Amino acid sequence: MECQPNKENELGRLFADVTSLSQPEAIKWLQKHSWNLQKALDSYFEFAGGSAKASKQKADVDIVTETSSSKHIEEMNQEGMQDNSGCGVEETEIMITIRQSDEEFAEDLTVQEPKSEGATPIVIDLVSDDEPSEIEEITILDDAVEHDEGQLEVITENSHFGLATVSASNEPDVDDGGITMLSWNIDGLDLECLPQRSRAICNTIALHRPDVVCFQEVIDPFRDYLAKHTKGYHLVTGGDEGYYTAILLKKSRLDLLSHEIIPYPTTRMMRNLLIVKTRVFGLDLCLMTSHLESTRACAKERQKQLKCLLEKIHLAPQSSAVIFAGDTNLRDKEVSEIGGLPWRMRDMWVTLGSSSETQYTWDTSVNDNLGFSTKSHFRFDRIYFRAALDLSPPKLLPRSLRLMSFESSLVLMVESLL
DNA sequence: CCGAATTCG
Repeated sequence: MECQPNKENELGRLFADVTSLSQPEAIKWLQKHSWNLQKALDSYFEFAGGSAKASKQKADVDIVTETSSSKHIEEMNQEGMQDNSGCGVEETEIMITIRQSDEEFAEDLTVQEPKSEGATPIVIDLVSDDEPSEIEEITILDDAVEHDEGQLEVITENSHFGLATVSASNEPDVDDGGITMLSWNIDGLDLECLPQRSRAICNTIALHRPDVVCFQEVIDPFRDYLAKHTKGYHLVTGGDEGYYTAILLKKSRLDLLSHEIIPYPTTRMMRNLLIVKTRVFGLDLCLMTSHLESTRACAKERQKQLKCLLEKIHLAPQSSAVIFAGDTNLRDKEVSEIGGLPWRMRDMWVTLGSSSETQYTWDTSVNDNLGFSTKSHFRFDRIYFRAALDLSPPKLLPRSLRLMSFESSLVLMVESLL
């Protein structure tokens, strides 16, 4: 349980990814802060959006860290911060069981909210070498183009997502008229360095400010941490036992109307479908996420689940556009075997050009987190879209998708138009 | 959470 081989290089790359600085600039910035990533990031973002290069004055972060003494999250919050050097994932019991690990995890994650401003805390301590997995982002704009009915092409899966680079903006909240959406399997079942990874995840959110985030493999401690550090978002979870999905909705842009959880009757992995109804730009938007049954051996069950979710998309109100984004674990063949996607349902990756650059969302040759020796890749993470049916032309349409990758992790993004 | 090998009923 160590997480710091090659630290400086990793930190440099990571810092460059998160900040958009070039590698050399990132290295310099880190050196200036004695390779303390937390301080360097804090200092960088403190002055980003104007003069990220300027000073270092406020390098004294108001962050946090773990107290091994506290017992409850609440208490810890009151106590404030401490230090969190290195990757002291202290320990281990984190490994026992998910439930038992809560307390230790909470301790590890204690973070002090920055002063007042309603701004978002950018608290980070990304020292881990195993990062989260995939992320997808969708942007929805408004500009109706494209098909007006008639062209109901049935999309049969076939290709793959591609890798793309994150164009991290230094001005997180840029509003280009669309909305962005991320899908991210955070691999919460792997507890190694989870505290650090959790910080990284929240930092990524703080940096990119997506309007919607769909998570898979969330466990209680992460949910709690997430809720604490994403104050500007509604958090809806797909369960509360074991591991589950969750959806974050930026309050300033989306109204949360309702949500429901659709069980998959025969899942053996506690999987289900989370549906959230929202209003955005005065339009109805139905968001869904799921983590379909894993492994090749469970193809049948996975196909059943896929049919279930496609049916749910199909049955969504006509007035509502629908976006499903999740970890489907699908192989293309499994989709074609059930007849491909139904009428008017689109696979974002296909719709947006089946870019080979953004081909695989799960790739053992790019992401070595799991330590697999054999190389293989799949387009596990997918985004489906169905425009509102009672509007012509459609108001919401896909704009772009990208797959981000940093360190050994992958991040995926997509966009839409409206 | 792959692929290939291994274990077990």
